[in-house]
Amino acid sequence: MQEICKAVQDWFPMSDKIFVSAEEVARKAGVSRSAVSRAFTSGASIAPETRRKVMEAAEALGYHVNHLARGLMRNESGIVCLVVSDMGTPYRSALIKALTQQLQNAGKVAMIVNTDRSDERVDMALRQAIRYRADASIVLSGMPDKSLVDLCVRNGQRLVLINRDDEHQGPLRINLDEDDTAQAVVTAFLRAGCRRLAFANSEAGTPSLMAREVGFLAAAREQGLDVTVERFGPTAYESGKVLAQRLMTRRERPDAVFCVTDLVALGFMDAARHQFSLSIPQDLCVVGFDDIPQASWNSYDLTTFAQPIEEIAVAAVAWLMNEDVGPSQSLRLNAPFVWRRSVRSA
Amino acid sequence: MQEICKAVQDWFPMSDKIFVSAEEVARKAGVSRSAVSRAFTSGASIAPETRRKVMEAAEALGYHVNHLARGLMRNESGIVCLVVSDMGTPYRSALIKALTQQLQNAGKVAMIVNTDRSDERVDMALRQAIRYRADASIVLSGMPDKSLVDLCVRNGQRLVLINRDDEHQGPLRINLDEDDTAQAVVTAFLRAGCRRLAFANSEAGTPSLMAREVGFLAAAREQGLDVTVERFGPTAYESGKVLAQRLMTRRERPDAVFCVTDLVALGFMDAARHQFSLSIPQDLCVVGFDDIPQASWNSYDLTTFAQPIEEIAVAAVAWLMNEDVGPSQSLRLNAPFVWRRSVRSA
DNA sequence: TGACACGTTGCACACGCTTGCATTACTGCG
DNA sequence: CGCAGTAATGCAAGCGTGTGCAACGTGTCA
Repeated sequence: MQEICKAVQDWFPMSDKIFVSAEEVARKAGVSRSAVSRAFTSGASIAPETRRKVMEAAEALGYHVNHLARGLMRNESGIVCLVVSDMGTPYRSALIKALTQQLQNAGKVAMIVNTDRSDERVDMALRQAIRYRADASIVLSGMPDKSLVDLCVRNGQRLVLINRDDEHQGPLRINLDEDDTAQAVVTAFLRAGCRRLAFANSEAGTPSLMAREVGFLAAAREQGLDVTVERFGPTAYESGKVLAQRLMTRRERPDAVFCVTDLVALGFMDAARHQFSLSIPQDLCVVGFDDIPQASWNSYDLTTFAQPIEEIAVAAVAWLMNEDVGPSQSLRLNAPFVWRRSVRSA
Repeated sequence: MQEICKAVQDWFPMSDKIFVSAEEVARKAGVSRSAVSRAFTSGASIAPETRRKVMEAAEALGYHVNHLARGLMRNESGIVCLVVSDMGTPYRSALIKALTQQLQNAGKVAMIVNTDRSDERVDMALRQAIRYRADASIVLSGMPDKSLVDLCVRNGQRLVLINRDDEHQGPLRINLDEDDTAQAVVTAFLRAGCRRLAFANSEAGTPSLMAREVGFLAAAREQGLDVTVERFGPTAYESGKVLAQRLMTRRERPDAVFCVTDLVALGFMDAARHQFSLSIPQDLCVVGFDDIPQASWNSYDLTTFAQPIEEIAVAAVAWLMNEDVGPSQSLRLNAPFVWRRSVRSA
C-alpha cells in the first residue's frame, strides 16, 4: 500500500536556488568581498577582528563557500572518485567505508561511481572523475583502459589501483603480497592430515583471483600433491554452493578445499553440511580469503586471510595527499592468516 | 613486508593540472567557444556538421566538460549527497548500491558522506552538500537539525529522508508501513504454538526500531500475551549473541523471539544453537527484519521481512528528478513477509 | 619629520563554462 | 527579386570564487 499524504505547510514556490554569496556577506559585514574569501581561507592575511565580523555575518546569512567556484579557481575540487563494483558485498562495502572515512579525515569528499559488471563502465567512471576535476581516483574494480589512465595522469589526477595487479602503470598500485599464503594453506591442510586438495574458484578470472589459484597449485605440487580445480559463476555465496555440489560428488571426494573468497567458502560450507551432511572440520577442512565479518560468525568460524582494509585505506589516502609524489609506485601489503576452526588443528 | 618499487618510466614532473579547455577545442575545430559548449549541451541549436567537428577535436584533445564550471553557471551541479552511517552493514550497503545505480541512470552522481556514530556529523554532511551545491541530499541515518533542513530547502536543495520517521518535515520522507508486521509475527508465533514471546532490541533507539518494539508489544497484548523485552548495544550481530545470553538464561525461557534486525537475529540464532544447544525452530522460533542476503543462507534460513530496497531507491530518485514537486510528502512502502524455516509451520 | 617595514585591505582579473541577444546565412514564398 | 521566417553562429556578460598587486594605515627608528 502506498499512501501519499501531502502536508501543505510552510512552503515557498521553489524559488530556484537562491544561494547566498560572498558578496552579500561582505555587504552585511561592511567589508570587501575579498575579505570574505580570505576569512574562509586558512593561512590568508586577514585581521582577526575582520574575520570575526565576516564569520558572524556568514553564520547569520547561512553562507557556505561555493566549492564549485573554489574548485574552479584553485583547480582542485576536493573530490576523490571511487570506482567500484559489487558494493553490496561485505568486503567491498567495508573497504568503501574505510576509504570514505580516511578521505573525510583528510578533508576530501568521496564521489562514488558504480561500475557493476562492465569494464567499459570503468572508463565512463574515469571520464566522470575528469569532468568533476576530481583530485584523484581510486579504482577498486575493473581495469581501466591504458589510454584513459594516461589521460587522468596527464590531467594531474592522482590514480590508485587497488588489487588490480595487472601490469598497468597507474601511479599507485596497492596489492596483496600473497607469496606465502598458498604455502600456509597447504601446510595447514597437510598438518590436518588432508591429502585430497581442491580449489574452488569463480569464473570472474580477475588477475588476483587467478593468481591465488595458480599459487595454490604450485605450492601443492611442491609437496607432491595434486589439486582438483573447479570454477563456477561470479564470486559469490551461491557459487560456493554449486562448487560444493560439483566437487563433493566426485569419485575422489576432496577432504580439504581452499576457496578463492570467504563468500564462496561460506556457500561451500553450507552446501557441504546441509546437502552432503559433512562435518567441518572432521570430514572437510575449509580455508577462505578476505576475513569478512561473516567468516567469524559461530556457524562458520572460517579459517581465512584478513584483508588489511584499514592499512589499504590509510596508504591510499596518505599517498594521494602527499604533495611531492614520484613516478609509478607499487605497494604490497600482506594478509595475515586468521586461524579458526574450519581446519583441524594438529 | 612493505616493498616499494619505483618504476621510473615515462614521467613528466606533475605539470600541475593542465586540463584542456573549450577554448582550445574551439581553436582546433575552427569554431567559436560557444559552439563547443552547445555541442555538449543536448537540445542546443547547432548544426550536425559543426557538432561532428567539435566532437572530433574534443576526442583528439581529450577534452571533457568541466562540471564545476557548468554547475556554477547552471546552478545545478549534478551531485546528489548520500548521508549514511554503518555502511559496512549488509542492508545499508545494498541500499547505497541501489541508490547510486539509480542516480547514475538518471545522470546524477553520488557523493557519499560517512557519519558514523554522531548526529552532529549529519549536520556537517549537509553543510558539505551545500558547499558543493548538491542538487539533493538523501539521508539514510541520523537526524539532521531542523534549522539545517530548512537551510537546505531554502537553498533549493531536494531532501529525502529514508527511515527517519520522526516528525521532521523533510520534503520527502520514505518510511516502511509496519502496521501489519507485528500482527503477522504474533500470528506466526501463535500458529507455531509459541507462548513465551520475546523481543530483542538494540540500544540504538532510533524511531523506526523503537516503533517495531512498541508495535510488537501491542500486537501481543491484543492476544493476551506478555513480551519479554531486552535491549543491548548497537544493532549488530554481536549484540544478538549477548541478547540471547540474557534472554535464554531467564527462568521463563522464551520459545519465540522477534529480533529488531536480521543481523541481531543471526547473532541470536548462533548463540542459541552453539551456546545453549537449542534447535531452531523446534525449541525456538526466530523472526528478523530486513532480509539481508545472509538471512537466506542455509545455516540460518531466517523468516523475516524484506526491505523494499529497489522500490526505495527508485522512488527517491524519481522524486528528486521530478521538476514540479509539491510540498513535504510522505511515502510509505511495505516490507513483504518472507517465510522461511526459522519458524515452525502449522 | 621622513623613510621604511609590515600587516590589511580593496581592486580587478582570471577560472571555464552557459546563454540571451544580435547577426548572419539560408530557404521558401509571394 | 524582395521579404519574412528559421536555423546556426559569434559576442559578451555573468556565475562565485581566489589571488597578485598596489594602496593604505600604523608604528618604529633614524
